[in-house]
Amino acid sequence: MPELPEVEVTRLSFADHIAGARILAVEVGKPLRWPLGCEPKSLVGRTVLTVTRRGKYLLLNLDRGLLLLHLGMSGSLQFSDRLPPRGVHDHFELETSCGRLRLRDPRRFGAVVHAETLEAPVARKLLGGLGVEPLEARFEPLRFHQALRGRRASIKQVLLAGDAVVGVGNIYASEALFMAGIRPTQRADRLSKPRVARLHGAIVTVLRRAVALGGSTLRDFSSAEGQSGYFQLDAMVYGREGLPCRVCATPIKSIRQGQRSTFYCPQCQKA
DNA sequence: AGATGTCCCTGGAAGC
DNA sequence: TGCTTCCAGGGACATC
Repeated sequence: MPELPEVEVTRLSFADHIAGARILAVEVGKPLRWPLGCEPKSLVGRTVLTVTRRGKYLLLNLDRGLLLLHLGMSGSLQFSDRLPPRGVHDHFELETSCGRLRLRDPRRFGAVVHAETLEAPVARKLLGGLGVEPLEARFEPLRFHQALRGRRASIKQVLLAGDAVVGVGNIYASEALFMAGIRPTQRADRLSKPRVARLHGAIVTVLRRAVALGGSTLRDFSSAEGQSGYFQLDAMVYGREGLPCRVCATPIKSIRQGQRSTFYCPQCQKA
């Protein structure tokens, strides 16, 4: 279940290696979430210039057009010049002059989508509504507070919606709210500026820490099945229902918000 | 326009 | 042991 840190670490694991590579062949397995949007063969001969990221999307910027990759919740990428034969869960593969890029995604929530430019309708549809990048300078407490104005939904759900800030998934949302001492059910527009500032700091800290952890295990990461979990993230609340809070020992609570599980400490996150 | 619910998919865990 | 059921998740889409 890759969130922003996992996607970023994935990007770092192969971006430099694939830059400048020529696409020699394209292989597709079962359909993913959305159609590729072009004839696979039409990608042959193009060159991968750079790999960038927007939210949880990876962008393979080609000399003509681009590929938008999303890992869904069970997707992982491998890039190597020697990969074993494709398995049943390997649904997209680029053979390039520098190695093979393979997307494995058992649950097929992921996607590979071709767009001619960032302004193409399909790219605008997927990327257009995304909020600010949390690890860039434009993510800033006051602006974050403004983005929450008029949002009557719970802060947890607004975080997940991805239009105020991108990349915070279900796990890191719970973790960041715990770090900020904010109850996940609190209405987003009821949070004071200082509390939004705390949340802002918590989001940045949680995501940066996860990227650093992932970066430190990069060697394992690129060769593994991608199932190494959240970089052995030491969760403070996520998945710890009933277990004692690591700060105050109060049992962690689990609730559901918008069909998603949320974890929090009723003592450390009072409002 | 914002909020909420539904759906896609399948491996693994839990229940019988 | 072998079946069925439930759950996890991101995000587009439909509906209110």
